[in-house]
Amino acid sequence: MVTLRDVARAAGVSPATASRALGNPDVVAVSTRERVLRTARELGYRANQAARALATGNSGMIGLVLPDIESPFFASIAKGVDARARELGSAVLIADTEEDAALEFEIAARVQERVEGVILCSPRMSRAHLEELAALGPVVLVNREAGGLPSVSFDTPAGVREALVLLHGLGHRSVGYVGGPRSAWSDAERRSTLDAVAGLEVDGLDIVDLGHHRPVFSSGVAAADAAAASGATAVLCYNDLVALGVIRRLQSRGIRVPEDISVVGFDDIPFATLAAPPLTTVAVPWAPAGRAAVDLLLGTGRPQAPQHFRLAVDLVVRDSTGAGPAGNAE
Amino acid sequence: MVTLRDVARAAGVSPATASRALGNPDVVAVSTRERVLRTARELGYRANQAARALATGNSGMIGLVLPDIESPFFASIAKGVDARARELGSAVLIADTEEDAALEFEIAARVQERVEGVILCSPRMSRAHLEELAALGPVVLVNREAGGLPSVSFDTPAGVREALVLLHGLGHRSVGYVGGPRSAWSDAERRSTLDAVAGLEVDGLDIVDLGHHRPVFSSGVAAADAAAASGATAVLCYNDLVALGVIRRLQSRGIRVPEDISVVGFDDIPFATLAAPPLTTVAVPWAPAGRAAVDLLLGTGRPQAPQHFRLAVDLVVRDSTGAGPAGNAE
DNA sequence: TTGTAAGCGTTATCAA
DNA sequence: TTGATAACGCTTACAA
Repeated sequence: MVTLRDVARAAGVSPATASRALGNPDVVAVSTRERVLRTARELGYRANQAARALATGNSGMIGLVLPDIESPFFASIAKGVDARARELGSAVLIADTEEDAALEFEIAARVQERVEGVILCSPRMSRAHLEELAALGPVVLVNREAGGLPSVSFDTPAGVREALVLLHGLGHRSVGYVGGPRSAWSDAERRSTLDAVAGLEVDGLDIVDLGHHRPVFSSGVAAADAAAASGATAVLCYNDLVALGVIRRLQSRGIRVPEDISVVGFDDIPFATLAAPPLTTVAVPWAPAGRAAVDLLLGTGRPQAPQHFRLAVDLVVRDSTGAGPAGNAE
Repeated sequence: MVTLRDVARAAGVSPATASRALGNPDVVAVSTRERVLRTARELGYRANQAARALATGNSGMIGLVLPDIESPFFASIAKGVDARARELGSAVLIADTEEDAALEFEIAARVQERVEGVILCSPRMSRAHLEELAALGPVVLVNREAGGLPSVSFDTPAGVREALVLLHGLGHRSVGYVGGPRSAWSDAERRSTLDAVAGLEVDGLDIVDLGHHRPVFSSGVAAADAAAASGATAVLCYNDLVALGVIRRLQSRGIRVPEDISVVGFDDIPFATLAAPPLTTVAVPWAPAGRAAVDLLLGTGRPQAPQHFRLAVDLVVRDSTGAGPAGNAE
């Protein structure tokens, strides 16, 4: 392995100068700098990042901890994080917790040992663990808020509201909610918005609680029966995967979407538009959230930059929603 | 920050002993070990990984370079890599090249500086670059073979053969192939298998080349028209995304799948089963490939363990394939 | 502008 | 079984 000493020796300068030529180009005489750079290239020198990290005290890496890299939205967050990190010259250490709330803290703590800070996506861990983790090093939350920790979240209340207004406008008076996991912070947030909107902003809208479900396609399949039995003419789902499952089951029972029941999802995953019918859903800016999280973590702004981003969501109306019983269409 | 020295001092031992107690427990007196472990816990000691890496010469990290983390199959590979790496005590540094062949080498080289070795998924870079990278450190290829580099690939010829036999058996005599990118190694491999099988193993089967396409849904949409115009009664697609796009476009033109045209995909992404109709496709074991790649990289076997894995694929017959003109059904 | 030298926090060698 | 002590490769005062 060729070290900085080797380069320095070959270029006839001290290691210090060689180091400067490489990392602080303008504090070195032009001729020296070029000589060093050239010999470095000739020798195929590659800086030892461990040594650099030890000397400078920073690793040039950030951590990304997420429940499941195979989920489209986490993949999108990862995409955003990766892109922004590269722009800022950082590397990304990734860790998949396999949806395991217990493992999550351990894994994140281990990651924290190697990086400048950690981005936690939809963390399920307790608030206490979150704070313990924050004590180990910088932490940014995505899709969750907790205490004063920096976070990137989404204005899902606005999305829920928009969806409800859409459905109400279409003539629906009874809307089912297929909820997410009990442990999901965003599920709780959605529920309270649902109640608030139904109670205050929209007349005569009834919300039917269709329970908690794992956020996967098959849960939707199961929830569809409850939805059909509930008498609701529209269903709002915790996420697109569930919504797609609901549609699938409804259709296989001969219930038409949207003619008989309207379905609204959440997330706008890539396949939402490919479904039959294309899914009406609340689009969430996952990749931008990933970018924002990196900015928060690396404090790209001025010292007192904002510690929270709340990103706007966007209701995308496609074909899984149609007129309800009180509507005039059809 | 609490260092090993602090722990050692507090426990009344030398740093050397403290280090041993933590990393080499059975070479230290039981009483000492426990004392050290306890004080380490009390002080909240966390080993500095950069220092450890510098001293031992290994970082405990592996690199994972892939074209697009949002693609379901790369996400699955990542899942497998992550899981296996954790089992083996390694961390995973991830880098998304954004499908950019030019960037790919640069990114991989940068990653290589920080890790024990790099796993390259479906690399598009030249053979020369591949070798240059291998000179920088251990490399394992996934879904590509090149020279003597360790690799994990798939027996796609068998999959292509199976698909063709299925279609032929169903009565199809003219099968279109919607190809992948010109730069994709696996596309070339598929084409040659197609020709070989059509020429030698199956009677009277005509392969229609439907061109090269980017491996995305919208390419399928575009390719569908070519497929319909070609007179082929069945279409084999480079991957599921494309196949789904083909189906979508066919359907929107009033061409029924599989009644009018059968469609076969490749990969078996999660949504293949959710499509309407569910997609017949060649299932590829992405996650196991990720695990295998880690094993290859970390040389988990004996010194002369195999350097290549070729994983079996599996034709999954669903509802996007049906009887062709020479069949007796319908 | 350049060089000397002192760390950075661990591990590992060699004696004791 | 333990303790000095020397690396590991780089950065960064501090001097020159």
